[in-house]
Amino acid sequence: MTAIRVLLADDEHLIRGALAALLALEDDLAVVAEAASGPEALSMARAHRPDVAVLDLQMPGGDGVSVAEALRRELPGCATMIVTGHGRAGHLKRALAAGVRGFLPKTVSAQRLAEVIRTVHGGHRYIDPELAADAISAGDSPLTAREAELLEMAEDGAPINEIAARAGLAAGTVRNYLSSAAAKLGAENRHTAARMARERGWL
Amino acid sequence: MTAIRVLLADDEHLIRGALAALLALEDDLAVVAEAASGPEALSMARAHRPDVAVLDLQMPGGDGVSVAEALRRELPGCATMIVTGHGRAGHLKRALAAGVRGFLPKTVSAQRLAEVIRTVHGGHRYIDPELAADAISAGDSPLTAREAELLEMAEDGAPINEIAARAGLAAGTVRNYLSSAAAKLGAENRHTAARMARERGWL
DNA sequence: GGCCAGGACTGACATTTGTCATGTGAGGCC
DNA sequence: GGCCTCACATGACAAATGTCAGTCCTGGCC
Repeated sequence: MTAIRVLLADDEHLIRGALAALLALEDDLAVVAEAASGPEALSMARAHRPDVAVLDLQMPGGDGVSVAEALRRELPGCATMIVTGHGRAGHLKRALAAGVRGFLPKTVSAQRLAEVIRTVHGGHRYIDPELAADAISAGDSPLTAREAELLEMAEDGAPINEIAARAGLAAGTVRNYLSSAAAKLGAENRHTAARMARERGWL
Repeated sequence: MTAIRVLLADDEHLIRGALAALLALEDDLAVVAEAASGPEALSMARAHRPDVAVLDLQMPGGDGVSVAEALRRELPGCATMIVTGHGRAGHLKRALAAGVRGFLPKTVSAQRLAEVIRTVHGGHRYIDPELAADAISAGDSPLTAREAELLEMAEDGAPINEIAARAGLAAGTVRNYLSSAAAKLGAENRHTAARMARERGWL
């Protein structure tokens, strides 16, 4: 049997190199390409046509999920999985919609990572149980499209007038959307609301 | 010559295990203990008395710098170094004050990590040049003690009245400190000011 | 001592933000 | 068609926030 060809994408060289070393110990896995950014991951994938792409969620130049989306279109034969740091359960739903078949926190062991690579390569899916529980308990976003859009603009602390101008709306309207969003999230004001929505992956 | 005894503390098993594997390849380095949290790092250090402690900045139960502080008191013979994910140059000054001798981003290679472990074990210091540049360009905090204190309370979006109550000050006073802090940082309001100050390690 | 710089602190005033009542139009349902 | 629900949109009003002018105290300096 020929080894599973793996692409590793993570901007932290230290982790990526170490991971490659660990996976090399498994004789049915072969790391054929490494990348430190979203675009690089894509071009490496085109060049080396891996069986499985292991993507970090946070990378310069586009996050893991958008890379997964692009890969799904360009290389349908390549299975994708996301490995992520703390928390980020909010991205799970988006990731699954993008065709990602594995979703793991970085707190798992290398052993488990190798197992999951085999699992997704076999056509199955594996979602870390704790992340899955988080995502389910967070539930679906109660925000309407407009609310989410304006909340996103409010995220960096811009005053209402600027948001209104950028969105082409009356200031009062913007206030109301943000107020309504805050109410839905149980937040005191738009700033905390924006943080909460971001945490839960609703932005 | 006997190998340098290393303690690894990082809550991401995947990374920690992989790092241990890579460092094991260097025959003058021996990973004698691993930990997944701040308190665990401390107790492992007490038990195994390593020569160098490699600490992640963000861990459950106290960050790397506070662990370094404790280690400096309890095991003065143990050199400490911080390895961190993205950005966080703001913690550099605090880390140096805590006696940390090495400060690196996770984007470096394993090669370099090993070199730096030897460097700090030899009694020297090594700060990643890019992080150093960031920290220097951010400069010293222009905030007074009160301003920083109130800004910290404002960070999670609490209304002014609550902050005033917690601090035992008049609401107007709190408003002015926050306003003054925001002016110093060039921020539009206290929320953005709090974020900026946090990013630069001034809180 | 007299002077100055600057941090801690306060209340009055103007602006910004959040809340409320209300209107419009699109889509599902009987 | 008539009725409902709900997202989108607005302006008036009240509450929270930011700005300003000014007092008090401390410490350095001549």
